[in-house]
Formats: sequence, structure tokens, C-alpha cells
Amino acid sequence: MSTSAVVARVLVDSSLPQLDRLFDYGIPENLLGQVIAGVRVKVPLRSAGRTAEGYVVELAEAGGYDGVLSEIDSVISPVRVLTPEVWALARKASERAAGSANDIIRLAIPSRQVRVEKAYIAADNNAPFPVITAAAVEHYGPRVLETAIELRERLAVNAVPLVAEVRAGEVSTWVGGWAVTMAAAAAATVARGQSAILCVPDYRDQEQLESALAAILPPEAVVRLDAKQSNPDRYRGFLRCLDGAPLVIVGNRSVIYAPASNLGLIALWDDGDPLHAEPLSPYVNSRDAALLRQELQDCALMFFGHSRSTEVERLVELGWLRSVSPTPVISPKVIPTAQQASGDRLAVQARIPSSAWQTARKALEHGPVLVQVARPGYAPRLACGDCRQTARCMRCEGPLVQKSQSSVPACAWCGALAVSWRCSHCEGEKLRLVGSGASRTAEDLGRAFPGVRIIIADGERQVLEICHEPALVIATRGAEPIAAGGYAAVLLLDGEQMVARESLRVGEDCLRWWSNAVALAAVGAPTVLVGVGGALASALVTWQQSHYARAELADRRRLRFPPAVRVATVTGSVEAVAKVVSALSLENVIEPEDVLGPVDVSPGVERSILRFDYGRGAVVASALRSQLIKAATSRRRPPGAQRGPSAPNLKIRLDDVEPFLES
DNA sequence: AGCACGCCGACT
DNA sequence: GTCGGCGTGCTC
Repeated sequence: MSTSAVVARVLVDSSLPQLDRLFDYGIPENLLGQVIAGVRVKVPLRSAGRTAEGYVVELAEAGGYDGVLSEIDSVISPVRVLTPEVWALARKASERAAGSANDIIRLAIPSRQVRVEKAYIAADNNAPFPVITAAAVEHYGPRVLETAIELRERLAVNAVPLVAEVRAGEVSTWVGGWAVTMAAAAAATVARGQSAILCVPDYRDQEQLESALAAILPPEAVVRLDAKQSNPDRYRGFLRCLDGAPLVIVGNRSVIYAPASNLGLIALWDDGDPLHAEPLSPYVNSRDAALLRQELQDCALMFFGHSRSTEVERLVELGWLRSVSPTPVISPKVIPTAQQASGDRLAVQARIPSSAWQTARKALEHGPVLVQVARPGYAPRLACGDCRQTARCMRCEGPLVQKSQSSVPACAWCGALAVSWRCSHCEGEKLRLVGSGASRTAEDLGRAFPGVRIIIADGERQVLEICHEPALVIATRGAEPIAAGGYAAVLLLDGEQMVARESLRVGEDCLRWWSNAVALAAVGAPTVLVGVGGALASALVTWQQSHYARAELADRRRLRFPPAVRVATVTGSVEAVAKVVSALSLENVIEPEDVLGPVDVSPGVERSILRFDYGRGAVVASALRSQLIKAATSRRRPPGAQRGPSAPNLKIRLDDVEPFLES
């Protein structure tokens, strides 16, 4: 068809695994010069009349495909939205995760907004870029982080466990010290004429980071890119990244795929936070994407955190990451306290041991006190007043919770109010509160400390910042407000409950939650850890979280659990899962002893877990990938089971952070 | 996904 | 003889 010697290699925008490769298209005369790498195009697929959208990945000599070439239908827009770096990353990340490059590209490139794009093209993008001069990064020794950026090093950075005041114009804000360090490192990168990507797990972190950036960089040097933005805002930010000027690009999760120009630094905050795990296929954790991108683009990479994930610890032990700490060392004051009877009746009610009680009372004389609790609401669990069995919803068997003191107990699953409730075990009609959520703890503490202002902060009642005046701040883990000047004391309650959670990662999660709360204390202010001892407590007390991570990793090695090995969870119909497992066993891709399960997850749906060493990752991923394609192409509705949303009967997920939990 | 190709049962 | 059933396979 086409007479031109050059073909366009196009990635068709479809999440079908069998279409996840490049297709060659001829370039018609009238589109010569317009069809260039990175632009969105429309192409015919399979039959005339049917068109699909796609991206021109590259132009190549014709000859790779000896069939009749179709021609590009049209160029959707002249903007080169798929950069070579992002394409390489998408392909590599998707291969590693046994998924489609398309699915990654969907995270990387926002939906096109015609008006935004027109404005962008019309605007003169040659505005002189302001000269950035960066101040030194403090707390890490002279030019330690700056040099790491210049030498493109990979670091695991222990964050500064202090809060700091940042000032942008008239506005003054208190943020975590980590945000100041990350912002300063980003500024140092931009000052060298390179871009920096800063990736944080949640929006509270992002606000802190943006405040810290605003204090040291002009607004035109910073771009925000996150999923909470409106589509036009996100596309506008995305297009700014393509401009070529050095920028600080800050956002959550998928910011890791931003089309940064001349990338000099990738920095990630709190990599152990589960919000870094992408819930969309192919489920690539931003930590893994960051590691891949660093390798591809040879830039500096820094994982910042107060605690250390077992994943990062593994990379430190391998020598892939170098551990860096503040100098001089900053060690917060943490006091472990066993749960013990206190003399005070009210303290008992509020489940606070006497030493913690004394600490809180003394601290409240000159500042706010943070009380971290495990659960939100009033009563996290209700039981039958007669037989003491857990009270369950009469409609769906879900557990009952009570959100506030005065509210009617309701089902945690379906929301149904438990009016005229009857116990399914003994016919009892009385409900009994079990445990304390943030509100009930607040009530108890209010009685114990009359006259003190009480602030509750949880997922529903978000509080970002509080002033330095005395107050009791009851917060669920992860929702702690920042106190101006730092808290006068921190109480970590409910430790026992948190540790009892059923998860492979409880230990490191708890240490992360606690460490992040400890870091909100003022210099020298005490933290009391209630009811927890052992290795976890001593890691917190000595502020040596990496010691705990090392021991934990050694355990995982012994058990062959992640991250000592990688895992793939294979979920689907009984036959589909069995097919995949037997195919991989037959090909000797996986050893029989590394197949766990299958176990039932729901009627007719099973799950097997495969584990494999990192060195076998590529082989396992590609074998799983071909099984996925096979299942997708040979999938036909069994006779009888007609229509319905053709739910894929096979789902494969690599490196699930909680492979042993259902979901 | 869609859509064509292809190889067996009921029909003018 | 052939019209059309949907099982199977491919998409530059």
C-alpha cells in the first residue's frame, strides 16, 4: 500500500494482552512529517472501517513485517506525549509485572483535553526560565546529598525526625523535616539544570512537600501531578513537564511515570506505605517503578523514611542502595511502658498506664499532646450483652460498629442500622461496646483531663495542622496533624491491638506508624509506647528501625516469603488456575514446592501463590504473560453461561504486598 | 473486543 | 445442493 520506506511502529491503545506489542503502519504522503515518535494517532485495525487509537513509538525502516501494511489514518494531535524514556519504562515495568505496557501508559499519560492542549500549543513556551540557586541540604553533612545527586547515587535516607517551619511569603506552615530535605534535594537538582520527581503516598504528605517547595522555589519551577486533580489540571501539568525546562514534579504513585526532561533525581517518601502499591493492573508499586526508572535513566534515587521497609533493607544489604543518616544523629526520646494498673480510676478507663499519664499531664502544661489510637469511631466492635459473641448485622452478617457516642450501631459492611437487633446465637437484644475508637478515647481522656481542649483527627475528620497551645489530639494512625513547634509529648496507645493484626507486614507497618508519629514530637519531647515490648519496641526506642528490618528480612528468607523472594498470585476459575500452574510446572519455570495453594477465595474462584527468586523473575513473568494471552484468546463463554460482563476468569498479580490476605 | 474464516446440521 | 450455527484465530 504505502510506498514510503519508513514505517511507523504503533502501540495500539488497548488493554488486551494479545495486542500488547507494536504494529507497523505505512505513512501516507499527506501525513509525512506529522507522524513522528510520541504522537497520538488513529489507525485501522483488522478490518477497514474499524479504527483504534494508539501512540507512534518510533519510526523505523520498513521490513520488519512482511504482510500488507495498512496506513496511519490520522494524527490526533501534534504533541509528542509518549517520550522515549517513558515508553522504555512502561515496557520494562509491564514486562516485570507480567502486564501490558498500555496499562502503564494509561497511568503515565493523562486523557487528552483539547482546550488545554490548544492553549499550550498557542502559548509561547520559550519564556526564560528563572535561575535557581539552591541552599545547602541540611542535617546530612556538607554536600552529602548534593554529591549523591551529582554522582547519580542510589540512597536509603533516614529522614530527620523533627518538624520544621517553612515560610512562603506571608504564609508560614509546619511540615515534617523529611519534606524540607526532599524539597532541598529537588532544588539542588533543578539548580543543576535537571528535573526531579518527588513521589509521596498520600495527599497530606503532598501538601507538606508543596509547602516546603513553595518556600524555596518559584511556583513556575514546580509541577503537581496527581490523581486527585481535575482532568484539565492534570493534563496542563503533564504538558508543562514536556517543555524541556528543569522542573520539580511532585505527586503520588503514578508521578513516577511523569515525562520529566533531563531527569536528575527520583525521591520517594515512605516507600512502605501501602498507598505506593498501584491498585490498577499491572499493579506496579511506585518503589519498583522508581528502581527501574533509575536504572534506565541513570539518575540519582533516594528512598526517604523514618522506618525501613524490608524491601529497601534488602537492597541495602545487596549494596544496591547506600544507607545515609542525619549527622549528627538525631534520636527521639521514646519510653516503652508495659500496660500496668494505674492508681487513677480514670486513667484505667482510658487505658493509660500511670507513667504515660504523668508524662501527658506534665506536657499539657506547655503544649499539645498527641495520642495515637488504632481505630476511628466510638466503638470499633460490638458484642451481644448476654453471650458476648461478636454482634453481626442481621442483613449481611457484617460486624457492627458505633461511630459516635449518640449514634445507632450500624453494619460496617452494608451500613444498615442495627435497630431492634437480635443476637443470632442467643436471641439476646442488648448490645455491648467492645474496645475504644478515637471518639471514645477522646471522651475518656476528656474526663481524665478536665478543661483540656480535645481535638479528634481521623479519616473523616481531617486535621492537617494545629497550633502550639495545649490540647489533647486524638488521632488514628496516619491521620496525625502536625503541631506547630512539635508535640510536647506523644502517647502511642493500642500498640497491642495494632501488633495483633493479621498480616505478613504487621511488624514493619507498626514500626512505620509509630516512627512517623514520634517524628512529630518537639525536640527532646517524650514519646510513650504503651503495651509493646520486644524487638519492635527496642527498634523504636533506639531509633534503629533498620535493625528490625534486617531481622525481619532474615525471617522472611528462612520462610521464603517476600521480599526475600518474589511472589505471583494467580486468581481465577478452578480450571484456569490449575492450567497456569501446571503449564509453569511442565515448563520447569516453577518448582512444585514453590506452589502454595490453591485455596478458595469465593465460590468457584481459587487462588494459587507462586514464589520465585529474583533471578528467575524474567522467566516467570514471561511464562505467566503467555498463559494470560492464551487464556484471553481461547476464552469462550461456556454453553449455557450467556453474556454478562465478560469478567476475565484469570487474574495474575506479581509482588502483591499482602499476597496471603484475601481481597 | 470485534470480526472473518471455516467446517457440520436443517432447509427451499 | 447452500444457509447459517458459532468454535477458533488474528489484528500491522
